Amino acid sequence: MKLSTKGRYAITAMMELALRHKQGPVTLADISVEQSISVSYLEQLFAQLRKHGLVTGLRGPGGGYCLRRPASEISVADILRAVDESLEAVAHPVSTEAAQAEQRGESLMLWDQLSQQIYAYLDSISLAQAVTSKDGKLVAGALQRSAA
Amino acid sequence: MKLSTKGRYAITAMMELALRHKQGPVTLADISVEQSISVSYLEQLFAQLRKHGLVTGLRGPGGGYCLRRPASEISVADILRAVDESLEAVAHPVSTEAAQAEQRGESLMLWDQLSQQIYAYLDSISLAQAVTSKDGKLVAGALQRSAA
DNA sequence: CTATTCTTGACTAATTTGGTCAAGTTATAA
DNA sequence: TTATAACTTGACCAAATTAGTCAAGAATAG
Repeated sequence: MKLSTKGRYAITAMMELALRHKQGPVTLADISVEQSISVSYLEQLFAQLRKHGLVTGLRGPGGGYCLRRPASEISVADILRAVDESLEAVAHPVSTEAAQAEQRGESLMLWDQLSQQIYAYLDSISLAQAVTSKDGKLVAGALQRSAA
Repeated sequence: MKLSTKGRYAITAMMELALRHKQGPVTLADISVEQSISVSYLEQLFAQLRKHGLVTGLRGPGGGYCLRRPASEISVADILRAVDESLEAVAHPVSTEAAQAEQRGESLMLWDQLSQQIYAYLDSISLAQAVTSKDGKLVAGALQRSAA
């Protein structure tokens, strides 16, 4: 469990995609301007998002990125998992779940408990929800821009 | 909003305190062994936790750290705020909240929305809850150790 | 009462990790 | 074939983490 600036950037970028999906592919240059991050860094993030099947990339002029699934079917936790992936790739060849539980200090089980709670919560928030404010409207500035 | 390994260490360390508070002060050396972090780093963390009034230090033999408030009155978010404090200290002399909202790209407002949600959730989880599993018992290994 | 040991408290420096960016490469539409 | 924008790789910089030193308070042994 981890929620750093990297995760934040990924989430806000995905929010941007969710808001603009009507107007076709969104270019990284646009997001770069919007969030004042470098395109290079966005490329790194989207490489991982693409690898995890959250977005699709369209090359060439008029290209950009789109959500692969509808925004209501992508959770905030999905995005974090895609971007943070630190342990998935690393091979855990032999050790079983139980063996790991033994090895790791029991104090870490405390964290796992809590971590699971938080992740469950973040899994309950969809990208569609995140983009929508409490009273059901899109957030102010973003709405204006997407309607322009 | 930020939840990195630093925050995790602080939280698990506080959990340890919550579990052992019956046996009096907990020494940093103990926690260091338990979680395999350096004592030096723990000292840094606890310096901040103490500054924010979450723990009290008792010197001398038999000394250590205790929770200042009962575990049920300390939220997980409290701990994160204490340890992460990056912006509190930095002076925001003139700019009002509204002015900041103008300046920051509107896409960041999306994040703030979500960030508030997450923090609200973490504020709803007390240290006491975090240490207790769903069926109301203390977590396995930790319970055994605290009873030994 | 003095010495010794345990532990916080306040530093500083070294190291490792992760975040950030720059430049070059390939695919695709016009 | 030319411009656009996704891909790929490598390097740099800042923050997290470890390591270590020194002082001072507090209980205990002698």
